[in-house]
Amino acid sequence: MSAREKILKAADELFGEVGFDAATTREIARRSGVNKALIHYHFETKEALLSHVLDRYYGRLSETLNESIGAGDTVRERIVRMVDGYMDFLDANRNFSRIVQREASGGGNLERIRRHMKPLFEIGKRLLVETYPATRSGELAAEQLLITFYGMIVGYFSYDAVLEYLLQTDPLSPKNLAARKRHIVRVIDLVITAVELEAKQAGKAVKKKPKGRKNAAKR
Amino acid sequence: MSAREKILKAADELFGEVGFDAATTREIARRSGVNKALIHYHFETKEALLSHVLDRYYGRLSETLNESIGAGDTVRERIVRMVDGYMDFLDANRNFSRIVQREASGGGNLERIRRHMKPLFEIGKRLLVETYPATRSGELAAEQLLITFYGMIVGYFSYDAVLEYLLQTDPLSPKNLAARKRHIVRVIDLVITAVELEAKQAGKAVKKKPKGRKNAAKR
Amino acid sequence: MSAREKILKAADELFGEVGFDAATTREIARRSGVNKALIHYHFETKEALLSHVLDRYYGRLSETLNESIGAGDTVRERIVRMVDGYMDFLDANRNFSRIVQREASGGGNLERIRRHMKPLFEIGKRLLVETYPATRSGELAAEQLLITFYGMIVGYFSYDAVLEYLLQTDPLSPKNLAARKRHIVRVIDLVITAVELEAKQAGKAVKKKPKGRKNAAKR
Amino acid sequence: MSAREKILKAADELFGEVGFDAATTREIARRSGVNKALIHYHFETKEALLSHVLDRYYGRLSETLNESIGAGDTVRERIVRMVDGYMDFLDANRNFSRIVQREASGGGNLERIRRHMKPLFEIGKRLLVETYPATRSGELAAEQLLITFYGMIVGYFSYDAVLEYLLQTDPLSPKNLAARKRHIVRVIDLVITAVELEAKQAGKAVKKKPKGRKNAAKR
DNA sequence: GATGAATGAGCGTTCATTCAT
DNA sequence: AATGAATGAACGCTCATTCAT
Repeated sequence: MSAREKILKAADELFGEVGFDAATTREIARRSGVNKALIHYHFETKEALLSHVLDRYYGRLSETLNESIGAGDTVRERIVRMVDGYMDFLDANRNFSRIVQREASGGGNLERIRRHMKPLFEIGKRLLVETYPATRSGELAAEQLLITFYGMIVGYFSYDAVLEYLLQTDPLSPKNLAARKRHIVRVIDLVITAVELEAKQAGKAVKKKPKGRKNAAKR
Repeated sequence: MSAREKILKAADELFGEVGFDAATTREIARRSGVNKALIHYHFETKEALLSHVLDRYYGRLSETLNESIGAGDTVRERIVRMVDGYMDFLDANRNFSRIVQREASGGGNLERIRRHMKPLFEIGKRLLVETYPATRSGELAAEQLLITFYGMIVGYFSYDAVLEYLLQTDPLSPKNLAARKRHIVRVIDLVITAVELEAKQAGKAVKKKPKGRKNAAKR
Repeated sequence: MSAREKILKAADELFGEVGFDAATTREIARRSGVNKALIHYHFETKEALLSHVLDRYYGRLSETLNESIGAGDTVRERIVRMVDGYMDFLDANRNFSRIVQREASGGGNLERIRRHMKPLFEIGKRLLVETYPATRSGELAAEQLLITFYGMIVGYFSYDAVLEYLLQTDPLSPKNLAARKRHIVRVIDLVITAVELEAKQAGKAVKKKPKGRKNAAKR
Repeated sequence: MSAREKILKAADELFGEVGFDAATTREIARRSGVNKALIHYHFETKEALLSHVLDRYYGRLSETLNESIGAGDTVRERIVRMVDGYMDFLDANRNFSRIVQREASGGGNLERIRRHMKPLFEIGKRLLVETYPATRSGELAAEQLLITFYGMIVGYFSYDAVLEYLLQTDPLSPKNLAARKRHIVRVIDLVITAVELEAKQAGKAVKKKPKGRKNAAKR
């Protein structure tokens, strides 16, 4: 492995463990076994190093998700594949969600995260809206669904340290990860069923108002 | 306002804005208009200051949620009230979710967050399990549901800066917050409907509804 | 002596010895016997420390020169007193001319030096112009004279290290300083005589052209 | 232009602009368009690079001054030619006086400057002493005169940035340079007249003019 | 002759914290 | 309760220089 790659690897790990601010170039140098100055030779600043790490992650995530969305017969299956692919990616790159988790709250890399997320968000949105008319607006609007899906998936990884304590088991063990996947797919199925039902009712709507729905919305 | 309170307020804001590590005692002193050394007089260390901020938040959140869960006729209504109360709390204390977001990934305050979350998690879990037998395990197990609910709610606040860009509108505006609430409640309704349906199907299998459970949940 | 003053003294010396860029805060701390961080507590940056040193010097020089120019019966005497006062000042503050020497060539403190020199320059100029009409323009214009006087005086101090080698004696010994003073006063006398002569000839000029002068100008 | 020459040129410029200490090999490499390591291939150290620049300057200055001093009928004319040549040289090599200005105050190149200046100083001294007996000692001693001439000439160039502000015009414009030259020559004329007058008065005292001296000065 | 990679030393600066008052 | 002064440790970063190719 080249020194450059060793630096990237060490930085990725340290950023994930303690966060960007608490990570020091000295420790990155120590872990990667290179001279401290070499970090600044390969990456202008510590910020640039983080940017590099993030760009690499998002590049690979993008590939993964685009592959997932490409395959699959039905839309539901494609969505499930995306969930699957996303979770496998976060499983294989555990620092990623932690880094994003911290940087998304503000700071110099917020803009970078925004720009990386935008196309992924748009793809998901278009897929939902074009398939399920009921997600164009309302309680199950595509935007809301995507935020919910994202929260279900990413939250599980970025809160793993807390969950370990709450659940008294390793949330990232293969068994538990599989359970989480089944849960998420189940919730997504519930939602898809609901939006499909709405579509049907909207089709009949010339005859009948979707009365039951309205009551539910009232709480 | 006492110097002590001014320090807490400034620290809370700064921790929310830039995170614990990037926050400096100098800036906290500047914002609260007190001498830097006074911070250490009132709060032993910077860590202790964060602990104080967190404890205060969790104390108030606990109260809020306990009040929410207390009122309400049906369990569904009590859940909805909790969602409502939680979101209102995060809305009124916007630094809170950001601080937790960052600290939950690790660091010295992870333990603190774990301990604060545990009772809230247990209360929610008992409520679900005692009311809906189907949440005892399986795809819609109480733990999974709580993580999902938490992700739906908290993620929305802690990713507000990113969402602002993705949605091209302020996600924390009253209008958008109300829409988010409706979405979350709707998803919860879908889930409750599902677990109730499962219970009925299970009931048919053993011929009887688990009525006693419902009484137990009321406590 | 307060820590602040000890720092200023050490900084002054070191800046004079090796120049601003080669001077390190570590060495300043070492020489003044204070903690390195204390330098930044009392003086924001290393630059600010230099500015402080310079301001103090120019403040004292200003006083000195204003006192010198105030006393004295004739203008010639007042000029001589200024030369005297200036040289005594540079003798007593040997780092001063070296620091100015280096900073005047450019860098962040050029502006500061410019602003300090301006009023001194204007005072000298006014004194000359109002006393000797011949210095209003021409070969012995006040500006040229002041630059020459400045070069005669300050150059002697800032090149002392070189002069020591060229003259094979300490140029700043009391004896040599006195000799330099006599030389400078003598040259100034020659110049004053010349401008007084020009004034007289200009008075007669209605009758006769200053022919000899013109030849001299031709070289 | 060879890489070596490009490096020398860039170093010369940078040393003149920011001084030796603030100049970095990185910037020299950038400006000359060569690899940083190549600088150390051609010039052992950064110090050696400065030495090269200085040696080149002094070599050319020596030539210039020797040419100037060679031509001319009278000694006065030869002196004037030297002033002319010196100022033209400083005008054509503006970094030179700035570099010398900074290095003459101390540091590793002081010795080099001393050695370069020594012969020039001795030549000037001999010329004066052999021509004008009055410069052998006293208020108008040759050493004093040379320091004064040097200060008048070099100070004008090395303080150009300050003078620009004091005079509110570019001191190095052809017009202003010409004016400075006329001033300097005029002052030198005053001095020569004075030393000649002293010689005459001394001659009267011993009845005879020191004629043989003049021949000796021609060499 | 030329270069990308690498390094030890050291830079100015900032940190949370302590202390004397 | 409050503060100005002080400190040891560590920060990100840059330096001139070296080395292998």
